[in-house]
Amino acid sequence: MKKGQSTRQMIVDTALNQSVRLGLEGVSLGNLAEDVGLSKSGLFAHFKSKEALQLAVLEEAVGRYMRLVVEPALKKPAGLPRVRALFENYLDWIAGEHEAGGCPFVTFVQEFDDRPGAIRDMLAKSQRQWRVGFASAIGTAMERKEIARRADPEQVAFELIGAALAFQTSLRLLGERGCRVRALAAFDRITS
Amino acid sequence: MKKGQSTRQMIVDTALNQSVRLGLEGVSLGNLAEDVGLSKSGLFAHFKSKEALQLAVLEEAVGRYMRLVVEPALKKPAGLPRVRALFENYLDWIAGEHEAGGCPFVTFVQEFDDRPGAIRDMLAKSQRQWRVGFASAIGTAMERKEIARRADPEQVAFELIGAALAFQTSLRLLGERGCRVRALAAFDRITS
DNA sequence: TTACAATACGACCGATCGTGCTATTATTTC
DNA sequence: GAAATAATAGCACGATCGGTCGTATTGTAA
Repeated sequence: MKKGQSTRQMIVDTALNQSVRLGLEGVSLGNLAEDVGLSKSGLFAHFKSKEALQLAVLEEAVGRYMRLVVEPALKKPAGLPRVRALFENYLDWIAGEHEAGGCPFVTFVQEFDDRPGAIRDMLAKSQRQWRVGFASAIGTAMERKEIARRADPEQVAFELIGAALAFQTSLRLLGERGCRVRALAAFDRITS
Repeated sequence: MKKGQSTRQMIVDTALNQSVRLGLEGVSLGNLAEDVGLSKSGLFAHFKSKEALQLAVLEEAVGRYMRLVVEPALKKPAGLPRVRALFENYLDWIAGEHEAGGCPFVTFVQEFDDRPGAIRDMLAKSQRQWRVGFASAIGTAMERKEIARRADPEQVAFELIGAALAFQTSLRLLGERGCRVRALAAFDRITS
């Protein structure tokens, strides 16, 4: 009862690490099996289909995101400090200080935003949840007058997410060293 | 001398349209050949390798971008109107009012930002050129005091590109109707 | 220790991948 | 028009794809 769960976890972990680089479709069962140290059929037995594996990978990514980005920020005081922690943790997540390879969601969204199906649905759902939660934290900061700006929280969330996305491209494609400073400057301007 | 060029162009056009949805790697020669109405080997003869085809596709994307986004904006007066035109044309390009499927560069960047090679190099080069040109237009608007804000043009370009990227996700994955208004609101705030 | 279920393996399927080689057409040039 | 050249089709290749099946091995509970 125990062995199966742990190897399954190892498979999903490895698959997520590969997915960040190759995309969800780019991960092949054969290559993944070799990486994990299993036979292809032995690996496949844990999932009834490749899509099921992809969904498990996506779920694992959400879990990691919660652990590394959201939960640490929830330990900060509500209001602007928490918003700032969410943003900075997100930058760290993108920069891959915890794991290597950038933000899996950005990769997956580009891959599946025009492919209807279970993965796109789960992706959209998790993105919506994240945006709602993020906007909620921003709303709290606004109620406390820690964000002087007059705008709805969703607009602020929209702009902050944009700054993070620009950060990702600048960092991972262009390799610009100053892009973290740019992202933080954008944060200050957006939340003031 | 003429026939080859025109069929080659048709191949690249079709390949670009497919690439926006499936990614550059996702386009298969067999499927593409069927779509164009050629045999697989007949199509392949135009390019010595798949990578050469991908590079041609990327070049075509740059050409379309110049035609649909940059050149129309250059007809506007220099300064803020031109910056605004660049931004709005970029939103249109993402929304796919001209062609269907979103911004190919965003897709390609996610696909190749961690895969060293000719494609990544060309992608980075074109992105740098675009950012430099965009920042230059912004700089002109600043010199004319049409952008009151005190910041370097690259910072403003960084934030505007971020707004456009957030627009892309909101539109194509989440299907939010109000995201164009959000992007334009971000533009006004960033350029003031 | 035995018995049963969970787990993993190897071989294999049809399909498709990118890529050559060889004819056979179209097209261009003289 | 013929000769030369470019363009396309047919076919096959080794590799790999996701997926299936029967069997062996292993872990677990009695």
